[in-house]
Amino acid sequence: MITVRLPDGSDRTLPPASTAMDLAAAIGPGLARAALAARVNGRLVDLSHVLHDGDEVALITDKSEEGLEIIRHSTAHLLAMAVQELFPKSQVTIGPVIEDGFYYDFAFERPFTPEDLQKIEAKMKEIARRKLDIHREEWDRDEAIAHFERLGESYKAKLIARIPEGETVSLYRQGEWSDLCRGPHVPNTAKLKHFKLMKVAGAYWEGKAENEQLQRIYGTAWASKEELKIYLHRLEEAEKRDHRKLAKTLDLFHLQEEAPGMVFWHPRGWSIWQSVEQEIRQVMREHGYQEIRTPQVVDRKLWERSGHWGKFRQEMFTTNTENRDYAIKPMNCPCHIQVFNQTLHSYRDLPLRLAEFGSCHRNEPSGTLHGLMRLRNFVQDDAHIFCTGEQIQDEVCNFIDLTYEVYRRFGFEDVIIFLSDRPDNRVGTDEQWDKAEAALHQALKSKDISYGLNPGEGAFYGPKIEFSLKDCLGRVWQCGTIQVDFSMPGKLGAEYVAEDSSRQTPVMLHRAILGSLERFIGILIEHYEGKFPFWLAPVQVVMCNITDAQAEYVTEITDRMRKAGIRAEMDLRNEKVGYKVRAHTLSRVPYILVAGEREKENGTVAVRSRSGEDLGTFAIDAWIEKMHEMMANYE
RNA sequence: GCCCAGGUAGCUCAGGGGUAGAGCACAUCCUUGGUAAGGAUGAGGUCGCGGGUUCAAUUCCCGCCCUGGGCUCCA
Repeated sequence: MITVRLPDGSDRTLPPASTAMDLAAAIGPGLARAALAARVNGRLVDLSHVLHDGDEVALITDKSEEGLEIIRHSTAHLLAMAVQELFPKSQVTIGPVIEDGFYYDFAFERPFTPEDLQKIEAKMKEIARRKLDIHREEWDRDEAIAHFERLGESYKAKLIARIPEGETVSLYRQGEWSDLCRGPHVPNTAKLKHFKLMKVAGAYWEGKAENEQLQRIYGTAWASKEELKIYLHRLEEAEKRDHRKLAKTLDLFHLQEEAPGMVFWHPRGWSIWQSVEQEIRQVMREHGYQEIRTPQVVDRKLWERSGHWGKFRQEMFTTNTENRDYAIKPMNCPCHIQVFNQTLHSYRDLPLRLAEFGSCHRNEPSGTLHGLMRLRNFVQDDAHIFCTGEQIQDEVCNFIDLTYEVYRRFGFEDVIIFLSDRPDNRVGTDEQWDKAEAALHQALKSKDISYGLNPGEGAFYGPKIEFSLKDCLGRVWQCGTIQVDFSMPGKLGAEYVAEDSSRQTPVMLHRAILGSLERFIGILIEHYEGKFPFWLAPVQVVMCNITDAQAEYVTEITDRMRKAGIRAEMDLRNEKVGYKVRAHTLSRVPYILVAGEREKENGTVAVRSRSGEDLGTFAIDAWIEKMHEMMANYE
């Protein structure tokens, strides 16, 4: 007999050669039905795994995250089997689990169509109903390669060829079909019930653009019908928050094909922009930055010196006049150094912080453009801090405080932070990198901030910290960044006079809080679903009359609100008040004021909130004061 | 840039080899109505752009542009 230990600390005795499935059955028939896999001594295994004396065993069901991942992984296999039954000429490659689902990449002579997807999904359901047992088989590596080559599965054979010689590899077989896989998998295809294929897309073999393109099929899979339904509903809800959709209904901005990747801002969208920009301008002022403005179009000579012409020529828009080549600036830093260089600086001037709402153009590949999130023309809340190596840490600390303060004010608490350190290709000495990386780590640690590490992902000129926010679909967008730069100040001749009157090259910190104002506004739109807080709302209040008799009164009060700095509009249309209330509620105006004869007589307004709440009647001065309070408190 | 799917009225969308339709929005008139749609009438379109096939193309074919979903990229 053998004894195994369960997660609750209890021991259970089983006959020799018992499997994880036997253990589940011994505990109870319900668990035997629910079990999908097991964790033995910390390692995930199939239910067919043979247990040994002293093993620590936990059974995995669809109630756990691991169980769900196994379901998704097995569903990916089910997808591959279905595709190969329908399209025998297709070849399998890889099929990993991703957030909320899985995908599988196939090589096939033609792309899959949406109709194929329907057929494939139906075939998957059919195979699941066959209740095929899923078996693990151990193969000799070389035999496995030969096996897949015989089957014409050259990609699989290549994958196995990467596994060191002499090792055994595992295959999972369900019915006639098998696939190379580490496992574990669910014991039977009948366990796979709640899935849906989502979309087809092209994807490169090994993720490299120079390799051939495969057909990727994305799917989602869940433990229950209910969870699948909730997921699909969540996607629908997310679609409603999509900033591109809201931009149309709320009349914020538009894009059109004559200016791909560049935004036409409408009055309401531009109002949000102004609020955001003024807020950042104020914060910059408070934190010792000086705002500047530099040219859009700059001679190629400067870009040659900065290195951009050599490295990023493809992404720069260029123009030519009178035999001179120019580039529209893709970034602001070379120009900022020009401003720095106009005076001879003392070490006493450092740190010197130059800020600009800098409009940048980058000729991004057409396929990457995406609403406000990825544009060819965008404005950065950019700044460059010229400082000494010793000042880096303090500056980074201050910047982190500043960033959090700004994000919180705009309503974001959930910030994702990564530190990227030295890449293989880099400038600067190891000593410089050691110091700079240490300064960044220290700064984050001193703020007690948890962060991830992207090893080797730093820029060639220095390490960086990146701050990201999530959009409504869970896509992560980098907003803030602070990057150390050992390279550009030297390249462009920035200098200061040190205490010992020697000439020194300053370190430059590139930094942005919002990143691109466009992208940040896109995230704001989705975050609030267009229901902006009062201080950001493009139209803060709309005042409606009930009959023509109050038109003059409404005009007068609206005028007073505007003079008091409120973004107020009025609606004197010949419509019933219910109609007007509905219209302005749908356009997300925070407060709707109604004036009938009663209000006109008393010099008051009846206030209704966007959420439909009746806030009662206010004397007009009291209401204006309340609005001022809300503005001051960023409500 | 690559793969797939789209592009019809201001918006959301239907249609389909014989020069187009709905709802909302808009305009005019009636109505002056107290918190999520009062009524009537009307105006609106080179069906993304350019070629081809055809007696005839918005519809079929080819190319291009843009948008969307992915891939790659993102200094």
